[in-house]
Amino acid sequence: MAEYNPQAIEAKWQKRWEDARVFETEADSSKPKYYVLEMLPYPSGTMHMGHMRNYTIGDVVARVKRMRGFNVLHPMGWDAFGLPAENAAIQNNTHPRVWTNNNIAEFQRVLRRFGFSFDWRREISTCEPEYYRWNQWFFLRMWERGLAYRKKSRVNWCPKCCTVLANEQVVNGYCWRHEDTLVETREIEQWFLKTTQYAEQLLDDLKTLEGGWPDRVITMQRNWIGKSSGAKVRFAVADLVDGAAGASIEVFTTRIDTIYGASALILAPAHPLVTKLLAGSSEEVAGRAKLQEMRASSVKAEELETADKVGFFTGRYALNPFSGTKIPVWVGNFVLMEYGTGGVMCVPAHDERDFEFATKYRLAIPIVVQPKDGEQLGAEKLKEAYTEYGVSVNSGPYSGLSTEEAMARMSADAEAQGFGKRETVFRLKDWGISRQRYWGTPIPVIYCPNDGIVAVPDADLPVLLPTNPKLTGMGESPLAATPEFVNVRCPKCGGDARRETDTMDTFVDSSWYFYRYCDPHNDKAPYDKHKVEYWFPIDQYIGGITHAILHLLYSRFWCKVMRDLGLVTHSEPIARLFTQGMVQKGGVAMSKSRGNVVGAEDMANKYGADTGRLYTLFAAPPEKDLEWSEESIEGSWRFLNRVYRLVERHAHAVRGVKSVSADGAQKRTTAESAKEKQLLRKTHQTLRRVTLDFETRWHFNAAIALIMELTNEIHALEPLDDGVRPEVQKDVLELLTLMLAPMTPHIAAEMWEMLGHEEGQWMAAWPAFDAELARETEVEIVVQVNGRVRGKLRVPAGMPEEQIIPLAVAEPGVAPHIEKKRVVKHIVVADKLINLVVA
RNA sequence: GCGGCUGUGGCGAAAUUGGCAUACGCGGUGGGCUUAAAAUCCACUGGGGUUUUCCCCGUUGUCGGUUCGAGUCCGACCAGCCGCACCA
Repeated sequence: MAEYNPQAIEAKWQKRWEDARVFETEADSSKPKYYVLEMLPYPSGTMHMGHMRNYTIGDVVARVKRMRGFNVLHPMGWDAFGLPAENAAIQNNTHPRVWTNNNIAEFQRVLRRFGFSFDWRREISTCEPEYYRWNQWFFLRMWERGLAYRKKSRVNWCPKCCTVLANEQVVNGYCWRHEDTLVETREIEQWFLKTTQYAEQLLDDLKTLEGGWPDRVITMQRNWIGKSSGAKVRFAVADLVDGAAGASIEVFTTRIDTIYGASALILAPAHPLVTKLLAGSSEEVAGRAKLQEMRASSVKAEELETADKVGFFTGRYALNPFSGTKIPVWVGNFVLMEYGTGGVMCVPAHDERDFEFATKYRLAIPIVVQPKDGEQLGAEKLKEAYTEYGVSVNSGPYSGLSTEEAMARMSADAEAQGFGKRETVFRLKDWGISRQRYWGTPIPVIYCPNDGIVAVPDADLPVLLPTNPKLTGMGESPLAATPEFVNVRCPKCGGDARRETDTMDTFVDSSWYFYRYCDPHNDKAPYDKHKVEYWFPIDQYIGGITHAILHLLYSRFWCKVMRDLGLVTHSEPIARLFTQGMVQKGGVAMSKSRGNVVGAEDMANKYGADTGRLYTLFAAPPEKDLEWSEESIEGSWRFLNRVYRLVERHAHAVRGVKSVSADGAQKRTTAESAKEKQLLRKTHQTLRRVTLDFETRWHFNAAIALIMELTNEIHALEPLDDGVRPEVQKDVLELLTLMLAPMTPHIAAEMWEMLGHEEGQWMAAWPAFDAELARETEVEIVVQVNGRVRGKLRVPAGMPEEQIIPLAVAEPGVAPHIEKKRVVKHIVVADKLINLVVA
């Protein structure tokens, strides 16, 4: 008897699949399509079981769908541009391309060893000009439409990355790549994509994703976009002496109804008006000093959270446009320049922050909203702000109105009188994409002294990265130090000009890569529209929760831009999203720096890919974090050995026998002996539940447990030759093999062959379960008295209620609990349970 | 502070719809096979009792509610994890 030898089996079948081109697909409108995709990896470090879990889940889905008759697109590629490659290249004195391509080769080898059913012809690598030229092409289309623009702005700067970061890449004030490095702010001229233009759509369309995307991700995106509706109101500055007539301060508020309660205006320290207001005011000297102090103080996020509110009076007053009341203008550290207008009205009685500020600086706290019912607020007993809706008071002509009405009327009046307007403000900002580094897509523009910013003509794309940059990891973009790249003729006037030397954020690469898989070698366009129309949207996307905002928000934005460019007809690229849990060791995610990595290749060497795949599926449900255990994995290994031995034991006897149900034939096996009946019943019951777990519930761990149970049952019925005909043996073993095939494809293919099949297992369809064979003829009925189990009955299935009750009452365990009492009622769940209610 | 998720044996976990809680696996204990070990096979593995193909009790973070019946539904609380966080 040959032992289960995963290395030999896995190599054998991987070669067969490749030779037979089993996983290669083309658009084919005669078949239903299914696009399943795992997030593309960044080729760095070693592939560990965390990666493998992601691809295993996707591969199970791909294989099940294929067995179900779908035309399945399941591609793989590389997120190959990026800072770590550049840094590693500097460190190892090599070129980022060399470093990256070595990693890709390594990653690819490991992925192939796990037998994932990718169509490798569609492989893409984002650092290749064939790919990134289309980043440039998209950028130019956005530029033409004003969706890409350049401006000087305060940006996040990571001193370790030596580059600008997007807001999404700043985590609690720290760099997302360097958890110990505080992000600084700098004033830099850079390129932005107008994500804000799509803010409303990005928010609205989240509704269409409900059900298909995890609620968590939808909520996170909704919060990130952060819509609030309110009004902008202009306050005139009362006494600005420098003659700037009409000088005014604009604030944003969501509670215009409380404006009569404003006791100050508060500006952000960075507000441009602050210095103007201070000039010549009574508070000029003290104010300047405080402002300097405030602007210099730490931007560290956790300090900001706990920091006290501090502020100072500017010496100026503003006029409430509704009441004409004169109120002081302050500067406050808690007011954000980046949100709204950079200025707020301070309504202490009805806003917690304002209350805190006003209490500290002894500003007035006028009450202008009273609760609709219940205790009325009085000035002397106000201990905290009342932020609920209610009824306006002390609000001039608006007194007596409900909050809702007051808001509507007051914003309408403000609009009519020209000092305000209704406005919606978003937390989402435009996406800054300039990076001052080498290893990324060059931004395809040229700066000409005569013509200004000039787009590189499409015909000149791609703008290639120079091959021999001086990489220092410091200062401005390495491209700037490469004269043959920088110096260029202006496409318009032909004069001397300079190229843009920044490169694009790598999230640009991953914002549309899944479209390229549909047509990866097209050199005329990013892709053929017809192919994309066939495959899209992605039916199932699988990846980590870490990308809940960044990648998934940018991708949605990109899709909408593409739609408006007429390149796609849908508005959302991803119909269903699944976020799998992390693989951890010692309670933390695997990472090289922590040294707790379980290498995928080591795994394949020790146990084989199938055991690795099975274990990651079995140890926890896919959405939950999985704690890796070297002990538990032995169980998966033992199980595959058991199954292998089981099939081998019977292979000889069943080889020549004709297959029945596994080949999809109409005629079913029928049970003759009791043993056959029991075996087939268990098998089809298992098949029914496994099918459900695979198709809709994604309870792979539960499915495996069921298959293990079936295996145990078959084992317990040995010797099968005694009482089970070979055709029934064959049927059962085939179904067992097919159920395992999506998860452990190599051993399944091998067993399929052992069972006498010439054609590969991948030709087989997912088997249908037979309800008749699965049906129980005899059932166990639980007898409860007042909800507590007091006995059990074995009766034929489908026995009517009136026959069961006498049996139940007569049960020895039941009798003592009902005697001397009256059975008030009985609840019967057919074939399952009977509950006698006594009083 | 706001929002979300999670809480079940020694451990990972299971339980369509409210219907036998702890399936499946790991670990552990005992046994068969072996000169021995590994592998493998068998039995047991919530507590207690016992006449051991038998009986009783407890139990899904805590407290309460709905229900004939709650791990599952509702309310409050506790703990842990994640996200957002002075967003006006």
